[in-house]
Amino acid sequence: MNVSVRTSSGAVLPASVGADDTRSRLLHAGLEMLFERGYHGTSIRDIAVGAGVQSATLYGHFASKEELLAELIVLGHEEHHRRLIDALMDAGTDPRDQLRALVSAYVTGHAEFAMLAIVANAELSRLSPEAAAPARLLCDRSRELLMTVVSRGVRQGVFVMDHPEITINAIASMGTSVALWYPPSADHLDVGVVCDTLSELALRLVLAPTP
Amino acid sequence: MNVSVRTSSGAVLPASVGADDTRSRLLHAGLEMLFERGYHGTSIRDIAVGAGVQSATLYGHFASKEELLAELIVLGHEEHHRRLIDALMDAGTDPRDQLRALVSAYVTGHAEFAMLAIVANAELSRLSPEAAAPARLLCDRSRELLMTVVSRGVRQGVFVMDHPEITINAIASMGTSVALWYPPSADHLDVGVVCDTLSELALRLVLAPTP
DNA sequence: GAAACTCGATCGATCGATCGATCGGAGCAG
DNA sequence: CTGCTCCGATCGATCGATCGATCGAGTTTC
Repeated sequence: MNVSVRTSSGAVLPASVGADDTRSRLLHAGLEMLFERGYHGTSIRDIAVGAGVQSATLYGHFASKEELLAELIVLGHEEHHRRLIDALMDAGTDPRDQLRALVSAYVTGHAEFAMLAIVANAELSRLSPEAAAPARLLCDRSRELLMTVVSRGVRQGVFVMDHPEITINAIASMGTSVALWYPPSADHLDVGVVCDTLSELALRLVLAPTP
Repeated sequence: MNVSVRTSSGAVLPASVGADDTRSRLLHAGLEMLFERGYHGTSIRDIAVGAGVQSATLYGHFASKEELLAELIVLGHEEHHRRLIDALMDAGTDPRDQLRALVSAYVTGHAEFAMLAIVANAELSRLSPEAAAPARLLCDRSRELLMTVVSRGVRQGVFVMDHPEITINAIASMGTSVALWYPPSADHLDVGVVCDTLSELALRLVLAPTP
């Protein structure tokens, strides 16, 4: 499991970002600014100051302000998708265990990278269609994973749903919302407890009633 | 000389906004622009053009760009809170019926005013603390309504939960997410069906297992 | 005619982006 | 080792465009 890179600011990025070079500091500063003030509310000068460089230096690492945001968003969706895959690899063959694994991956990912998750979802619409395409693809892939697990459970008769699409949306929203409410109350709630609780709640939504 | 320029608007506001005067058109145009480009990405000139007036005219109806956004956000949270109250009034005394009523109010409100709901939630953090205070108050009140219904159900032994806060967050996120996914697929899914489905899903999260 | 409303023009500030100049370390020649 | 070149990274300065906001004059309404 990857170790996350933490800066003094609370802006946490996946380890794939790498060392504490200028590019990494620009991404961290950019994430923090984009989280606090949004895309159009953040100037490249703000980001540069946060990274301890001049604004012109940014263009030595990114073609444009939009490309920096696109890079952050793809990072977020990549990390999320990777965690879902990893979770399924260790989950065995029981649809119940697979759903628990997916929800736990949602929770841990959105708790650990709350800032990144919020920015990746909220600011995706600020990108041009071309710049947003890679992230949208990853987003669809992640959703398909959830859909696949649920459909398989239904086919095996373990899960029963009137409207699978609605139920999947409900489960996904439960998972993503962790990024919004967990961080402020992280001091009195363990991540593992949230994982177990939300996993059981998700199971209640899909499980066939026991006779 | 006023020409009624109806934008291709999916920008829907509560009836309390009133007639088709300049102020109303500014709010509608503002909502649409804020939804598409965000607060800092929307200029007062964009809003004015959308409303068919000059940018200076905006300041005859709002003290600042921020006040226009604050007005929209409060409108959204007021409408949401009012609908929750109304729903409870007609729900009787059974906690199950009350929870169904609340979830249905979430669904209908976030389906009918999807744009407003998204803007009201996403752009709230762009407001200064003073400007955001009224909306935050309404937000807390709405959450308290949900918490009150659930707590009452627990006290009566109808509901059982390990972690009420997590469960309430899950229910609320299920409801608010309707604004994100329902509109694009509105053509093949009735609002009433979504209400019934999500209400039953919410009940599964809190209902004590029947022996 | 008073009041409310809207307009065109314009303010200083800040935006994203670009430019040539400068810095510092790696590599090579002797 | 010294002296030199080279090159990517970074800097300070600056571009045209656009930002939120303001003003006085013109228009509409009653």
